Amino acid sequence: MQAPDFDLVDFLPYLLNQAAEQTSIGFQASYKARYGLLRTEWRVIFHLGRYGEMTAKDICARARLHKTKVSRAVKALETRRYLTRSELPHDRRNEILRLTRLGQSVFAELNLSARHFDETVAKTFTAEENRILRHCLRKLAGF
Amino acid sequence: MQAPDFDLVDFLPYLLNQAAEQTSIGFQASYKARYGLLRTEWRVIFHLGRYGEMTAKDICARARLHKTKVSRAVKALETRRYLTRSELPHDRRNEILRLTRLGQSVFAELNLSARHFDETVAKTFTAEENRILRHCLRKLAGF
DNA sequence: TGCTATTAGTTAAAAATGTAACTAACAAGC
DNA sequence: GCTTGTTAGTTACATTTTTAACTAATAGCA
Repeated sequence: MQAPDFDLVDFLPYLLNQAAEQTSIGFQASYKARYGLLRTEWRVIFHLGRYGEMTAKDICARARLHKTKVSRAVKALETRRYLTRSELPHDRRNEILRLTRLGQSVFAELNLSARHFDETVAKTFTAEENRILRHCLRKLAGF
Repeated sequence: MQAPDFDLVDFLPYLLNQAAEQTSIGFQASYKARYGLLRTEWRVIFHLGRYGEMTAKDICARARLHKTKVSRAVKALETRRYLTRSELPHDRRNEILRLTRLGQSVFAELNLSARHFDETVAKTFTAEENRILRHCLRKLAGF
């Protein structure tokens, strides 16, 4: 018999992955069903809504997304009129992205439901657990 | 200005996702480069190696993978002769999967490096942090 | 100026994933 | 027996992701 006494449930990458997937299932369903948004699109909206206008490059760096993914998300969001692009006059390679009024309202709703979702999850843990959990996750995520 | 004072870094699904991704990057690279394995294939090997022979259905349930993903992973692993299938005589719909000698040796190596990886990560946290982190993650993952 | 290197972003082809329809084997009721 | 329903697994097609090649703009420097 193999006797490795190392259970998959104890393997941190696996555990993190399962926890991440299970946790986001409910929330993901909400923005997917409600707005037909992809995860990357959701993230772009969130970055622009929360942190203000920035370039695609900035979003790549902050959200750790590949530029092709962001490029496609931006295109889709522009088509839906959730954001606009405008060139920087002194460097026409850069495009400043900003949410439209419509995009902002979508963000506001998403933000609210994210907050609500987070609070609901947090309630299932003690204050101490919440503190340590988030501390560890930030460290693992490199934040 | 939008003033939602809800930082993305505080949003648990986002944080979990980033932590999961960052954490698995190094490990993932090792089995991908070394064996050319996909994540699902890795998981199938791990389940069979750690928990013994079972059907594809069992793997779906345990690893929370969709049956098409498992079906393709099994096919790929069979082609590489990491596992074999054998029909159950009384119900020919079921196929018992088991690792070959070769598959077992791959598992043994992966298991070892997973263990090593996990220990390295664990060392960056205190005993208490490790305990609580894993406790919370298990709860979130539904284990 | 003219040459090369770098940077922001897009596009195209290949690989992986998700969704749905499908086959084959079995089960239950009649 | 025969029908209907369910189950394990596969296949086909559409969507998404990844990887790599590409365009256009700028920077550095001889």
